[in-house]
Parts: sequence; structure tokens; C-alpha cells
Amino acid sequence: MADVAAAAQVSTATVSRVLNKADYVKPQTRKAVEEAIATLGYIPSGAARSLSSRSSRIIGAIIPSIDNSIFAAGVEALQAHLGARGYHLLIGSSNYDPAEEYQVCRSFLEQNAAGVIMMGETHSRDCLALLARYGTPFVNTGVYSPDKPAFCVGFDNAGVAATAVRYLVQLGHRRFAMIAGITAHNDRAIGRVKGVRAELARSGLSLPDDRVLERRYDIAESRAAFRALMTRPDPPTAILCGNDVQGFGAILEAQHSGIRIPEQVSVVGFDDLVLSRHLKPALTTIRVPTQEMWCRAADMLFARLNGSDTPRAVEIETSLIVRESTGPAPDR
Amino acid sequence: MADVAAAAQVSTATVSRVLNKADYVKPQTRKAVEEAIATLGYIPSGAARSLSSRSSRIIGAIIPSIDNSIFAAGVEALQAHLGARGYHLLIGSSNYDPAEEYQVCRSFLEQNAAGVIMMGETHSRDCLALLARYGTPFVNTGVYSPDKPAFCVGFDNAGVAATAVRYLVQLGHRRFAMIAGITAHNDRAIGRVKGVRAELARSGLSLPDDRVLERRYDIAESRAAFRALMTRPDPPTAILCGNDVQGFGAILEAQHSGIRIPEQVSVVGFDDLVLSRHLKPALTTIRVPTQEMWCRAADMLFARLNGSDTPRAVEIETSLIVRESTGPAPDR
DNA sequence: CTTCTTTATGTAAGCCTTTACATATCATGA
DNA sequence: TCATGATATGTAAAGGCTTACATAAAGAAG
Repeated sequence: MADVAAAAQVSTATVSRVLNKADYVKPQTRKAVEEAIATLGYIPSGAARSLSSRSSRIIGAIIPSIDNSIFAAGVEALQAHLGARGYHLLIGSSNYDPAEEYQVCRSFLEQNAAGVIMMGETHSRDCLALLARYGTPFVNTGVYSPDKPAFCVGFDNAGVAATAVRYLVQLGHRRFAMIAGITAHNDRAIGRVKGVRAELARSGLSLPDDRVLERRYDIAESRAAFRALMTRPDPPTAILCGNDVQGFGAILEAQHSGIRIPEQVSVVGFDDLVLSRHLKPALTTIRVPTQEMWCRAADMLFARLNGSDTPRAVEIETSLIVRESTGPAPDR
Repeated sequence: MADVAAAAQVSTATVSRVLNKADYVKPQTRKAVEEAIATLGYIPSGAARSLSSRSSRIIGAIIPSIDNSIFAAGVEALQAHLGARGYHLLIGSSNYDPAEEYQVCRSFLEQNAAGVIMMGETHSRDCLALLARYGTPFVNTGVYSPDKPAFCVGFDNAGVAATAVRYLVQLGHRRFAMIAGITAHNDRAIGRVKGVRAELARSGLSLPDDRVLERRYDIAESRAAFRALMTRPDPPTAILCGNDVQGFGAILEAQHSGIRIPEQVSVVGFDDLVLSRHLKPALTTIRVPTQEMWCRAADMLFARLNGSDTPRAVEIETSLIVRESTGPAPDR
């Protein structure tokens, strides 16, 4: 930086001002500095900047599992969004484990992250305490809870799941089952199951515990779950899946075992991954604008970082995408 | 840090020594410091550490596109690997564009990354110059070039692709086609095409330019490519895909348009994504131990960072996984 | 018991910025 | 012409750590 200052015949303070796009700097001076920066190939030290300004241009994102298209797409979009604004993305995964989440969060604070994005709203006390102590803003994604104090951007998982149920009930379905995500420490999964139950109750229907199979978001496990469900004495005519990966499992297993979707059983996914529309039958699912969600989360962080205000809870719009995997309930 | 030092009744230098697990520190002193750290909930400042030590615990990874299972799985594994060693993962994506790669690389150096992992070995001059100037070690992944100066961990794309061709030739195939990745700036894609051509040549066969369709790694585009290939007057009996996503496109399109795989045409993928074995027919493909590859890349970086030595080029083992999408060439 | 090593700890400079404060320059209106 | 306020730039301290160097304590050797 001293070299740049010397080359441009100004002080380092001025170089800093040019770098930070702020304050008064004569256009002419600015130009001289920018040229010096370019010719010298000067790259400012992020460490020094962050040490000196006690804030970094790093945003941390804690993803349950990057190895899931829905998160991968989100991370991709987030990275681009941050990059375009001069920010860097630090990522960590929690494996749906609050303890790991805490560790990752700690490591983000170690790097002096300016903000943190997390999935869901269930976090360990320690994690929240840490964030609070450092005054680091964070936002929860994938959930929409206007009544809670935390910032969030997402949707009402229960409500959205209910939409799918309503549609199936209209199609005449009465015997439901679910291949749900593992609900432990996963409020989104919990919400979806709750939403399904609540909506069924509204129609005087129910979802016995033994018709809710909690499985990891994994094709093999979901295939097995689908098979198990369909080989029962009284198989469901409609299966709601915790996400599209589980929906894929159902459809692929049906292809293999000759079960006809939607004639024998309707299947609904959640997320609308790219593959969903290409499967045969194409998967009816809930579309979630993941990319938008993550970018909004970043924007909320930015807003808070520079003092502009932002709504505490942002709801993003989801929609039921009806494709070929759902149809009228079979006659009995 | 001063607080910790005071609480443990030592100097900050000693706290630093405890933190860095080095030098002589009496077990008793170490214990006192560790307790002080724990009770005070002290988290060292990464910025200050990196400023002072001119090295960080950050590794940057430049991924062409995170939104591709193969990279997502790699990133996931890498993140866990680094996290377990106290390192942080900064990610950026290049979209297969050297200019973007350069920018990302620059931003990593800004954060004083200790090392960088990139895909492939085709990088812009500027990018390499930057890395050299900062003395930041990097390793190329997905390629194996023992003769080149850069560190790398991967496999010989041409050679591996040739394996698949050999297998198909043995099955009696003579009319080949390829749905390849976009080869611009992508040495892996180039290598695979080259390998296919070379191996065909060895059998006295050839692959006309109009039988190599370069498409993005995208299901819709690959489906269209497969359709285009199969509706020609003289359709191929074997199609090699640039990766599994393209293989999925082929299989899914076949399901939709009633083309029988492998009776009419054999299809081979590349990567062995999770989905491949679940499709119908299951996709014959090349298994690549991605997770291992990325972790090895990190290890090579670590080795260089602490002066231990490491081979310059590491080859990881791939294997042809024969499943249902390949079979004898149809009689003509 | 010295003296010399080895081991353990302390002191303080330096890493590269940002930023509060000081200073200099320049229109502007009286 | 001269205050005056706005604009533009400089000075230097501070931020939290690492580490070279200095020093103190503890064994080992004589």
C-alpha cells in the first residue's frame, strides 16, 4: 500500500479512501491512485483490512449437506451474488447436527465473518450466544417465522406441505403416507410432516405414525421406503415426500418394481430439482426458488451491515407444480 | 488474548505458543492457559493471526460449477477434510471461464489463502503469475500430468475414456457418437474426446466431427442431443457421454421416446454419480473417487505448507462400472 | 559448586490497514 | 479582502496476533 501511495504521490490514507469508495477524493487523485494500483498489481490484504476495520468481507454459510442439489444450487447462486458485491463465501456443513453447526459457526467468527447464513431456525443455545456476543448478524433460511425474533427468509413449510395435501385430497385420495426427512434437529422436515397431518385432519383424515417413514435424503433409502410402503396390506394411494430426492427414490423404485404412478399411487416431491421434470413420470412437486432465497438472505445481511433496514421475515413464494406423478385416487 | 494471558498469569507470547501447539510450553502452563481460554470463551482472531504470521488457515477451491453433483460431493468431502484439520474452505466458481477463475483466485489471495485447489490444468497466465508472485501453492485436480511442472491429482482423462471405448469395441460397436462437455477451456472434456478418438483410431474406426455434440452438463440439452443423434439416418450404436449428467439425459430421453437402451444403442457415462445405478436402465459409467481426489489435493497442499514432501503428480484410480446401459452392438 | 546447555517464558517490534484528528486548500458571500 | 465552511489530504495510533531476541530457570557435566 505504501508503494501505491508513493507511486501516486499521496498518503496511504488516501489510497485507503480510494479503495473503500468513500469520503472525499478528488477524481484526479482517485485516478492516479487507481493507476498506481493497476500498474503495481497491488492486492489489499484482507487480513489487515479486517483487523483494522473490525469487519470483514466474508459471509459464512452453514449448509446441512452440500451434497444435495438443492443446497448446491443455493450455494452456487449465493457465491455469485456475494462475489459480485466483493464478498467472499466461507462454507461449512453441519450434517444436521447442532454441535457441528456450533463448531462451524465458531470457525466463522474466528475468521471474523461479517454475517452468517444458516438453514432453519433450530440452533444450539451456544451457537446463538456466540453470534450474539460477537454481534454478528445472521439469517435463517428455509423457514418463515414472522413471530420469532430471528431474521429469516423462506416459507412456511407446514403451510406449503398442506397445499400438496389439499390437492391430493381433491383428487380423491384418502390413504396417505409419507417418506419424510429425518426430523431430528430439522425444523423444515418437522414442519412438513406437521403440515401434512394438520391438513389431513381438516379433511377428517389422519396419518398414522407407521405411515410416516423418516429416511435420509438418499435415493436408495427412499426406494426401500417406497417399496415398504407399497407392499403393505393396505398401501397408500398418495405418498408425500420430504424432498425431491425422496420423490426420485419413489419414482425409480416404481419403475423397477412395476408399480404404476400415478395409476396405483400418486407421489409428490418438494423442491423441484432439475431432474424432476425429466423423470418418467415427471414428478409433481413444490417449486422453491432456492437461488432467490439465498440471495435474499445475503441481501438482508448486507442491509443490516450498512444500517439500512430490512424486514425481519421475508416470505418467498412457492408453488405446486403438477406433473405426471399425481392423479385421481384409484377406485377401490 | 491479553485477558487470557492475565487469567493464566502468563504473557501473550505463551498463549500464542499454546494456541499454535508448538515450542516449549510446560504441560502445567499449557493447562492453565487452556483453562483460561475455555472459561473466557476466547476465540483467536483469524485476521490478526494471518496478518502477523503472513499465512492463514484458509484454503480456496475454485470449482467450475458447484451445481453439479460431482463437484458438490467433492466440496462436501473437502470441507470436512479441511475442517477436521482446523482449516477453512473458501469457495468460488469459475463457470469454466479463465477470466472468472482469475478473479476468484485474486480474491482468494486477498484473503491470504494458504493454498488453492483448482480444476484442470488450463489456467490463465495472469492467474498463474499471481499465484507465483504470492508464492501460494496450488494443485490441479481432475487431471494427471506427471510431465508437467504443476502439482496435480487426478487421472488421465484420455486414457480412461479410451477404456470405455475399448469395452464398447469389444462388444462389437462400430458406429460411435459422443455427447461431450463444452471443450472450450476445459481440458478434461478435451481429454475425453481425444481419448475416444485415439482409441477408435487404434481399432481403425473414427468419430466424425458431426458425431461429437458439445453440450453443457445439463439434462435438457443432453436429451436433445441424444434425440438428435438417434434420429439421424445412420444412428450410432454406442454413445459416450462427457459425464453422467449427460448420460442421464440420454437415458431419460430414451425412456420418453421409446428408444431401447442397450438393445438399440449403448450409453456410457462418466463420474458414477449416485443416481446412475438407480436409473432404468442403470448407467454404465466410469467411477471416479471424487472425494478422495479432493482430500488428496488438500493433503498435497498441507504437505507443501509444512515442508514435508509430496509427489508432484498423484494418480487416482478410476474404474469402468458396467451396468445395464451397454450391451452387444445390434445386428445390422 | 561452577559453568554450560537446554528448556521455558517474557518483551516488544512488526504485520497492513483503517480512521480519528489535524491540517491544508478552495470557493463563497459579506 | 477576509472570515467561513466545505472539501481534500496527511499523520499517526490502533487493531490482535506472531516471533526474533532476551532472559530466567533448570539440568548436566566437570
